[in-house]
Amino acid sequence: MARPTIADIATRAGVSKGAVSFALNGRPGVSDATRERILKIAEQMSWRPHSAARALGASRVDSVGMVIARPARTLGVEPFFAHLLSGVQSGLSAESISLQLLIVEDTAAEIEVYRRWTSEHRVDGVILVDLTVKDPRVEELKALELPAVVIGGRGGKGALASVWADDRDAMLAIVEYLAALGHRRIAHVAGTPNFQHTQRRIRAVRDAAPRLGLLDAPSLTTDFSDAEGAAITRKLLSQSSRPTAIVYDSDVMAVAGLGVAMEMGVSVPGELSIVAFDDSILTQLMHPALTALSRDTFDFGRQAAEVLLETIADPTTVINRRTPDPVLTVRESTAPPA
Amino acid sequence: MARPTIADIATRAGVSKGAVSFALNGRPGVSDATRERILKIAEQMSWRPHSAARALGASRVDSVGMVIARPARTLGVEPFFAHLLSGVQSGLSAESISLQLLIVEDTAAEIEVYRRWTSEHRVDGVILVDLTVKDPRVEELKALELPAVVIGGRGGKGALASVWADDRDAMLAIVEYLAALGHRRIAHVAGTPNFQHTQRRIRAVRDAAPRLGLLDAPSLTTDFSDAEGAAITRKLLSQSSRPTAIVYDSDVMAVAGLGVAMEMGVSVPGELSIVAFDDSILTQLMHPALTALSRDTFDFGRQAAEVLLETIADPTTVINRRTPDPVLTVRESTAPPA
DNA sequence: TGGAATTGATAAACCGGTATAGCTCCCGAA
DNA sequence: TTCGGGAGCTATACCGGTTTATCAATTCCA
Repeated sequence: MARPTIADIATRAGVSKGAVSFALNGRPGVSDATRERILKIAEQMSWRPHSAARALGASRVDSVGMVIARPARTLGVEPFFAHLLSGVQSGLSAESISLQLLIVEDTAAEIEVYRRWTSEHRVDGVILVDLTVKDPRVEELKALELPAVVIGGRGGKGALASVWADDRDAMLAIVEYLAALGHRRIAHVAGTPNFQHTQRRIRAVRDAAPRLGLLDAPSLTTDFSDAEGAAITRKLLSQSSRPTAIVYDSDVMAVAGLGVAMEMGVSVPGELSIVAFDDSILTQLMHPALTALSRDTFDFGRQAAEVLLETIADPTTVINRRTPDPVLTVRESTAPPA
Repeated sequence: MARPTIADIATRAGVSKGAVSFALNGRPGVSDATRERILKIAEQMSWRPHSAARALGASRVDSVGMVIARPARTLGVEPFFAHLLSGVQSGLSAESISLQLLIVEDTAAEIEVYRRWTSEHRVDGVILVDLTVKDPRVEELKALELPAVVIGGRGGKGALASVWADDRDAMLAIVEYLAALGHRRIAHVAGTPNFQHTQRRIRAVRDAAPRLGLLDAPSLTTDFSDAEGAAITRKLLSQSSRPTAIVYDSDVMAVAGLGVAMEMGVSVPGELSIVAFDDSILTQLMHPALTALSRDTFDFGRQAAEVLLETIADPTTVINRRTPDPVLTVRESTAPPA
């Protein structure tokens, strides 16, 4: 018999459907002997629950969603997402919950997806990335009453659950390291200004500057693309008093920046030190290999999955879990200034 | 009222549940006037079908799956998958079918996922990538009777539906281009030997060699990683009669190879020409920018989605759709030999 | 004009689970 | 001896759709 149902098992075991359901879900209502017998029969017939049937009855679908609103062009190179995804999956697979992934162009489309998912009951909860300051998604999700966890941004005022690392401390670590090497002119090529983590990193640089005696510490925002990263670098290196070190908010921009430096005949790390605020193979493929901030992105994703499952189980308590601080991996692209 | 059901609509319209179902699915059984009225009411109440309920009744879940069996480490840098995914989604979204994505470690795990998906009725079909020669997945999927489409490998003997590009012609184009530039010693750094496309590319090089008067045209297999790409390059460039051109099966390996050349003081393209068999931002970030084979990966994914939907609708006819041939984008990394 | 075919709709079964009311037995306490 | 109560199980409603059998009203055609 193909794809046995709970009714088939009931017949074989000589009990009712209800008893089988109790036994298979480990809840009281049947004796240990009967439970044992039912489980064995289910095993023999290699029974597996029909996800739709279960979803209909129990009104949960054992599936969570994740929408990434970035143009696919910039997405591919970011190892960040691949690691994050793997981590999320590993966190979910323990409970055999499945993941729906969607890549869309912008936040409006993303919100549309949440609406659709909710009305069609396709997911039990969602994972949010790239939180902006006054992010419209937060309100929307609360209105939809869809459990959610934010990755990489503190939920703030008890809004949504979150899993976050301290971007501020990380940025301070980088700047302090560069200052200790002797750098006094440090530039910061930041990401999209409305991302919360971008804001926090910019503030960290600004706050640290006077304490470390930096002469100049501008933060310049970009769209995270290699093109803008390159353009800003070109501008910075053309100034009369150019920076002796540049911190990039992503590995892709750092690589683009390195390219510009080479193009302009600025030696790295001799005349310019480069640090990437994110690690990946990319930074190691370069010559010189880039000094970068290493975060355990896989674990990040795993924890996000855990927190989401807890939030789905109990939507009233909002969890804000902090992950271990990232560490700076020093490679060949940083040295004392000339 | 939150989340109206088909019964609510029926009450409001003063008809039966069945009539509403007919109207909403555009099938005969109701008059045009009634249909109109029901549709308007459904619209007003912003009704959306409950996916689980529909799945249970119609025994299709409007969801397809895709499993990628590669270590996450190498995945992230490959823009290939991001584009492919976006394409697949765009092909599915037209029918508002959702996509389940899973990244696993190996093929055994992948097959396990297919079994689970089938027994739990979680997907209507799947998309396969990285087909190997005698791929165990093909047999398994046929046994499970799970509709599937293979990306990038001809299904062969009427096994599974497929969407493919001609890797042979593409490789020939590259080799002919290099030969025309005057190269006679061309090396090929290939991918995993058991992938079908790797085999086809290797054969293409071997077949073309005598015709183009190549002195030497070895194909060396790797695991697609930057590390092996670099190692092989190092070996090739250390030989007494080293190649004047190298073709890499992936952009990541090409970048790694370029790094090795620079490290060893071999100028590109002066002493060595480099071609990547896959295009992405990566190749453009480099200095010199890499000549690469550009494929419309997005469209590839879109077509795969289309073919899969057709296969699900009618599992008896096996579609083998050929996509447009890729084109060679010449950049700065290729030139006549010294 | 009468019987057959067609149209438009309804009621009810069904998909495969979960949840719950209720029934039977058995045990222990009053 | 009776009654309360819990353990163990059954029967059944239910989730929100789809599908089929059925039926009344109309149209068609001989």
